[in-house]
Amino acid sequence: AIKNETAPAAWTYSNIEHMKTQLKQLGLGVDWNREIATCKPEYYKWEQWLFTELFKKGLIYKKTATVNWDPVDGTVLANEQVIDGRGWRSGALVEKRDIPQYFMKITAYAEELLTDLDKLDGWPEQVKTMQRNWIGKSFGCEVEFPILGLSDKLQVGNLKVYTTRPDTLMGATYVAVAAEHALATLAAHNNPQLAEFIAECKRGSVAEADVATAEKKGMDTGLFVTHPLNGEQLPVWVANYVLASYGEGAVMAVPAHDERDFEFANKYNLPIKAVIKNTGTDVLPMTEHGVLFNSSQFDGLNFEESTDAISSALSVKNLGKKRTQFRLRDWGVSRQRYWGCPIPIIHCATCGEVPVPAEQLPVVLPEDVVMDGVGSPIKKDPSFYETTCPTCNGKATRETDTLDTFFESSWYFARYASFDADKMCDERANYWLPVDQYVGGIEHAILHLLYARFFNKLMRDVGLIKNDEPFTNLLTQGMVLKDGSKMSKSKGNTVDPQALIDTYGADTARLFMMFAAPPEQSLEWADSGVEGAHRFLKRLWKATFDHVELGVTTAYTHGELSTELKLLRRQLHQTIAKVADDYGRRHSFNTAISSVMELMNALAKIETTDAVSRAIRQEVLENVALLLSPIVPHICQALWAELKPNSTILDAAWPEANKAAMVQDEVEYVVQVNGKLRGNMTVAKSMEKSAIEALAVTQPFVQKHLEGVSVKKIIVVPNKLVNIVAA
RNA sequence: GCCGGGAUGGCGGAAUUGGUAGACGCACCGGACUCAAAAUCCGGCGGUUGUGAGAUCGUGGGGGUUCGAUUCCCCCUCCCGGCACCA
Repeated sequence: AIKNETAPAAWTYSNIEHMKTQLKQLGLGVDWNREIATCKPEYYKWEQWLFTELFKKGLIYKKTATVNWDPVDGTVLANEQVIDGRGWRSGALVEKRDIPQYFMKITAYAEELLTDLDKLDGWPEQVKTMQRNWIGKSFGCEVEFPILGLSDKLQVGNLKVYTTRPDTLMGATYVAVAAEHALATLAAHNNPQLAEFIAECKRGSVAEADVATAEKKGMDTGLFVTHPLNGEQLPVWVANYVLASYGEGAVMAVPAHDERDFEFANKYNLPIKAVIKNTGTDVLPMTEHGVLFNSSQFDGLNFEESTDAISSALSVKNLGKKRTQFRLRDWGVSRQRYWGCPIPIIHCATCGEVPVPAEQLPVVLPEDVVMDGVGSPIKKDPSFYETTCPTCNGKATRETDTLDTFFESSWYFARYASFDADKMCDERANYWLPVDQYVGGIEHAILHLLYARFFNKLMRDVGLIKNDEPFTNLLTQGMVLKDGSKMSKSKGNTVDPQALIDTYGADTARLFMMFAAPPEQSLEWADSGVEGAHRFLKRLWKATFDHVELGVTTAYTHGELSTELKLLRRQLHQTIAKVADDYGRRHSFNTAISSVMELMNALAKIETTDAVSRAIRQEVLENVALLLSPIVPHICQALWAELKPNSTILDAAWPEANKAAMVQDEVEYVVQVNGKLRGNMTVAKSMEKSAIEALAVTQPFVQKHLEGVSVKKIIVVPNKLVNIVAA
């Protein structure tokens, strides 16, 4: 909006109009009565209502979290907008700020989000795997290390870590904490050098990819902890590879059996103690499971046994226990940007955080604003944020943060189902939901699809809908790439289909796109090939009109057929069967189209115009129009009206393959010698396996390759292939 | 780094359950039609070799299982998506 010198609302509405025009020009069948815009108060009113309900239930809470602050633009930046530590527009060095923000307790649903994946038979396995890994349920132990030498007055308690490898506990040689950890803060109190190191860590990126690939750095805190089982004193380090947001923000380091600890220990000359061996390699770091040694009373135990024994030993000392842990974190939904749904909270000096009462919703975002590029307009607008407390009627201020846009996209499908309801959604949602077929880019495999599943469960639990999961079947489209990377609004490398529609018409544009690649595969966008799609439609058009010009006829039903016509009719019905399977089961539109092209190529070779030939031609053309109608509807309707005057293709039934027409009395066998193709033979369908073997061996092209060798074995794959093994 | 995918002719892709690699289309080459061009129609089109029939190699690289591997297993390379504030 800043770049285009317009208000975000005007910009958004004009984009919606542009996109709608294109969708209409492509001839898509959309019920525009149900159109919604998530930036309109009629829509976001309901998610504000849900927010207040969840807030009251304790499923939304506030805590401080770190954001990227651009001191020049006076705004918070998304991770994507920080490039090499600098703001993408201003180029200013980005600072970190800890500010209070609202979080959704998605972790309260972690177990259900995980187990319900098993119900989603209509989802691709890869998406379910990604979600399982993201939720990341792991089984391990929490282990406590008493801290040495700190005054009891500080009351920091023990240093707690979480580990999935309790079997390696006896090999722990140091512990490491994240820069954000309380113990790091404490140790830095009288240690300026450490304080500077911690500050440096905090300046770094918060993105996990950056943390994981950064050079490992650390600093000794000078503090020691006691190993809970062997009583050894272990040094406490601050390390940049420890994630503050996972587990306890602290790890026990076992360099002998962990890659990252190993690298770190080598760099800082920390001791490395091997305690696990298996039958494979003993080169360190050895990260596989094995049998314990160097572990006193636990020697000789395997992974499961040692996990039980060590967790028991910890329990006895009250210094640890078994625990399951999720990688999933709560979802931070506060955004400090203007363009979004206002968070419906009022801050009152007396009553604290008060959710806006339902009768006062929606909290409307003013659309008539000037974007000066510095900060959010509503944060500077007293007419927006000055209000009275709904509880005590005293002076109060509105929350000026807005919601993450994922909030909007997490439930729109439920609103489509009851688009004009005077609540978030009504009984009609239960009629329509779950969505039969959801289609979306693979880039949404985790975040959007997990949030939508989460929202579905939240809406179920406030009594709005009944289903447990929002989407029965999921088709994940591959990315459309341009110049090697994802085509997207934020990259600004999108291609407008308008030029194709203008030059060739909607049907050619549709056929070309559907023919280019299967939908689940990523595709580098290129226009080459659009000519071919256009040519095919012209050929189809001409074939139909050439046929109709000779007079109206009816499709073949019975009567004697020449071999040529019989073969064509068999191909027709095989094509009908294949297209139905490609559309319905495989979502493989490109192969459906190519099989119709093959059929049309075969039809073009038939030149006879007697009554039976014309009846077969009529049958082929009618069916081709029907099969292609979902992809090129306009042309197919026009052709249908020629083939069957006074009728419309929308009233016609979807074709069914005729089994009798597909019967074959002869089959072609591929004949191989030692797996190498040597020729083909045509065999009566009824021929016995032994006769097929005998016939194959006598073929001249087989005999040639059997000179000087003898047949060891013959493999017959029914209706396909014979392989003669000879040596 | 971790998680999930992918790699097949000059190009997009096909081969659905381990069974003819390259369907269909693009581009290109040759021919027909034309004064000429466009359009259209016909034919060719993975590499090497051979006059030819054919032979042989070939699905990112290396190994393995199998009568038979683009397909299954192990190792590796490169590319794409995601990594919690792009959505």
